[in-house]
Amino acid sequence: MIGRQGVDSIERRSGVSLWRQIADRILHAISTGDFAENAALPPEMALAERYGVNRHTVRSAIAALVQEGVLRAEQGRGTFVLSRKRLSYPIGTRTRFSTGLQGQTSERHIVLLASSVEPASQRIAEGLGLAKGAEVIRLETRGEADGRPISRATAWFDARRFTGIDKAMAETGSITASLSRFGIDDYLRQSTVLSARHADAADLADLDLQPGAIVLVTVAVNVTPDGQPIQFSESRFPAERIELKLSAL
Amino acid sequence: MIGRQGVDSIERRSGVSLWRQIADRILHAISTGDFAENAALPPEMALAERYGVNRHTVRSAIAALVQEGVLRAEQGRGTFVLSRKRLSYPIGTRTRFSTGLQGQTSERHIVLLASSVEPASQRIAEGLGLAKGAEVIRLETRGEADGRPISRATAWFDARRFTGIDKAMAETGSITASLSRFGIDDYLRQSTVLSARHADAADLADLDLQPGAIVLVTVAVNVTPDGQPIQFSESRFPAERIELKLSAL
DNA sequence: TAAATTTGTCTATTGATATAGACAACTATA
DNA sequence: TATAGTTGTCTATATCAATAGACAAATTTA
Repeated sequence: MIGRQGVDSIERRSGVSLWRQIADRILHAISTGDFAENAALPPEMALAERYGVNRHTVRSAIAALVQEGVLRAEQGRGTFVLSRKRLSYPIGTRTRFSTGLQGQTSERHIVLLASSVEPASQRIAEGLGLAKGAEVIRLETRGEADGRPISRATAWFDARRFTGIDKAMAETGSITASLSRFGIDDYLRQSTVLSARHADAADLADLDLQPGAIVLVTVAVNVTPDGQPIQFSESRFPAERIELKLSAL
Repeated sequence: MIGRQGVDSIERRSGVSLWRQIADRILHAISTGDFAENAALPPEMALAERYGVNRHTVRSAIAALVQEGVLRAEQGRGTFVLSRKRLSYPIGTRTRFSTGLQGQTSERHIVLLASSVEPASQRIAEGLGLAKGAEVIRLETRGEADGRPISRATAWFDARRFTGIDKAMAETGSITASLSRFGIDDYLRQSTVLSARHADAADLADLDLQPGAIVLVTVAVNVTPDGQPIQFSESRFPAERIELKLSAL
C-alpha cells in the first residue's frame, strides 16, 4: 500500500461547531450504510472516543438529529437509526418531477408557494432567449414526497406566451400539465448546471431544514423538441434527503 | 405579487458560527455577481447592518475570506473582491478531465497521490460487475487547474485486467492515456450519482479548503463502448471552485 | 490641508460551545 | 435479583463566538 488512509478527525475553531460536524458525520455514516438503519448506534462513549470529543458533545449532535427525526434515543437501551433513505432524483433529457420518483415514494406532488410577474434579469433573459427586462412569470414551488419537502424551485416563463400559467400550476400541481394547456405536450432539458451551498434562511424554512444544511442547486433550461426555450429554473434539493442520478441526458 | 420575498437573515445558535454564515453569503453574492469582481465590497458597517450583526463579526468573516484568497483588505481604501471564477466542469457521456476545462484554464493535470490493491467492497464489486472481495486497484488522485486543486478522486479498477495501471497513471498523469495502454481507446460514462456534503478532514487537506467547505460528490461508472464496466470512481469537487455542467450524457 | 471615510487594534462583557466528573434513571442479561 | 451497560441530568470550568465602544492608521475627497 502506497500513501495513507482517510483521516477521521474533526476540525476545531472552524466556524462550524463540533456537535454539528459530528451530526453531519453520523448522517453520512447512515447514508453510506456504515450505521445500519433500524439498528442501534454505538454507545455515546464509543462515539466520543471515535470522534475524539467529549461525550456531552456527542450528545449535542445526537440531540440535533433526534430533533431532525433521524434518530430516536431510548434511555437504558440505546440510540436508534430511523429508516429514511435518501431519494434518488433522476436528471435527464426528460426530467419530470413526479415520474422520476415512482417506486421510491408512495405520494409526491408540487405546491405553488408564490408567483409574480417581473422583468427578466440578464441571466434569465439569456436562458429564455428574451430581451433583458422582458416580462416573465416567476413561480415559486416546493416538491414534496411522502409529506417531506424534497425540492424548492423557482421557475421563470415568458409572460407573454404563458399568461396564466401560475393559475394552471395552482390548479394542476404539475408543470407538465400546466404546459400542456399552452399546447406543449413534450419538452426536453437543454442544459443543467449544478452546484452546492449552505441553505439560506428561506430554504431552511421552506424545506424544513436545520441551519447548516447543504442544498444541491440545479439551474436548468427546458426547451420544446424543436429547441425553443420555454422554462428557466433554479431548484434546490436538500442534500441529506436527495441525491441526483444523472441518466441519459 | 403573491407570496413573499427571500428572507435575508442569518441563523443563530445553529452550530454554524455567524462569521462563517456571513462568509458563505459573501461568497455566494460574489458568485451570483451581486458583489462584482475586482470591485470594493460595501464597507464593514454597511455589511454589518445588512446582515444584522456586529461589525466585528463581519470582520471575522472577511478575515476568513482574506485567508482563503477571495478578498483583499486595504486599510483606508476598502475590501476588494479578487477575481477567481468558478470553473464549469462538464459531465456527459464522454467526460474527460483535461478536455472539459479547455478554454477555462491555461494548465490542468492530475496528480496520483496514492494507490493500493484491495478486495472490492459490495458497492464497488457491483459497479464493476465483479464478485465481492475480488482484487481491485485503487487510485487516489487530485486534479489541478492553474495550480489550484479542483478535484479529489478515488477510482477502482479490476486488478486482474488492469495490472500496472497505477504506474501508467503516475507516468502519464491521465486516466485516458493509462487506459489506452490496456487497449481501451474509448470509454463512456454509464452512470453518475450526485450528492453534496461538508468536506472531511482528508478533503480539506488535499483540496486546500477551509473547514466547513462543501464538496460536490459524484459516483460514476465508466464502461467500454460495448458496455463492459472498467472503472468505478468517487470524485469530490470543491463547490466554491467548481460547478458541474451536465451536457448530453 | 482639513474633514470624511474606511480598515485595524485594543479592552470589556455576555452567551454559546466544549470538556470534565458524578450520579440518577432505565433496560437487558447473567 | 443483582449487575453491567446505556441514556439523562446536574454542576463546574475554560475557551470560542458575538456584541459594544473607543480610538489609531491609512486613504480619499472636499
